[in-house]
Amino acid sequence: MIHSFSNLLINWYNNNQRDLPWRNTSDPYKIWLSEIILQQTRVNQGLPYFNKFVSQYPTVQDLALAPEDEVMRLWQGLGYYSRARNLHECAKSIVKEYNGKFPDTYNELLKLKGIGKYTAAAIASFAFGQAVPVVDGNVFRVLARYFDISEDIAQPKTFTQFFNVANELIPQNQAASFNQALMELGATICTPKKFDCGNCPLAQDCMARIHHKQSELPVKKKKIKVKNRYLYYLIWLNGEKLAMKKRGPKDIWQGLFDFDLIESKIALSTEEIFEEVNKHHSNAEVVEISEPVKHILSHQRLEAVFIELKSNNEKILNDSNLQYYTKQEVEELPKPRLIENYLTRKYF
DNA sequence: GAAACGTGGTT
DNA sequence: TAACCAAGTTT
Repeated sequence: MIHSFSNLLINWYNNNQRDLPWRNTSDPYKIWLSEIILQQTRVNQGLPYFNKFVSQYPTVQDLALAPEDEVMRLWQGLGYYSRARNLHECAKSIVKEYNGKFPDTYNELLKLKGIGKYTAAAIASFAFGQAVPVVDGNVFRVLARYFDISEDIAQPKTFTQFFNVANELIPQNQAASFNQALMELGATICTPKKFDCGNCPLAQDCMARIHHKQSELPVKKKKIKVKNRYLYYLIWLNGEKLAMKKRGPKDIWQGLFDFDLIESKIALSTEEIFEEVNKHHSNAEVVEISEPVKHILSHQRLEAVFIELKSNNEKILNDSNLQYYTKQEVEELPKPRLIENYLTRKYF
């Protein structure tokens, strides 16, 4: 039965896999790059970024030598920016401590920044043929349904259970195909909502299909709490130059550039915004206030208001947190999507 | 071990 | 349309 699971799956994969650029190589650098980009990210969203990175940095040495802001800028718009910082740090570590060659085992790969259990298994199996199972959202779903496993996949300890199940199934000599096949099935056939059991190679013995429980599996109990934040951006214009500020650690958009801002836990009226601005910058002259812009993220609902001000104010001009850039320079800065969208409409 | 981290697509 | 999900990792 287990034999049949893997054979049916791999056979299906051989005939139905999508043609993706990182599947046409055994270069661990490109495989690693694709895996980092694809963390929590759909293929269609990640594909253009993969091509940009390969084109800009053909080898891990090229990436390691790049300035961090350039790497962040290339990552701009993809989200989860710690991936970009870790990517860069990992590249430097590979060049410096591993003589430019990726380690070829699961346990060694795990030591690198930005590489966790999933990515280590992916690289070890895809690039080096090591028989370690990948466990990602797709694998959780396919296995939970096929074997009718109702453990809560939001619990970290459940990972081990699924890892062990996959480990029993993975063929020693076809680890790469097995891993990719399991994920491909989850991504294209055994999808969360509109699953396509009619075209599934594993439908025959799938417990969820037999008992009509596809919609109930996998079980995921954790609910994300959404926080509201109100951002009042102060846009200081000094002649043709624009003030930008690099965001610090321990918050959203770490290391990216946005405007000076006043943050509030509640929405402010126009009058309250004026008061708040005056409290912080008594000499400031408000030129224009934008309509609120809603920016929906997974954990936060952001409402941003853009306030243009005249900065004949010494304190502002000399504020060490703020740096003034020409519009040309601002274009080169890594910025969160929200700011990029605003600047594009307003200035570029 | 829970919470934080982005953005875009889907239902 | 609000909620869920996507080739997860870090703290």
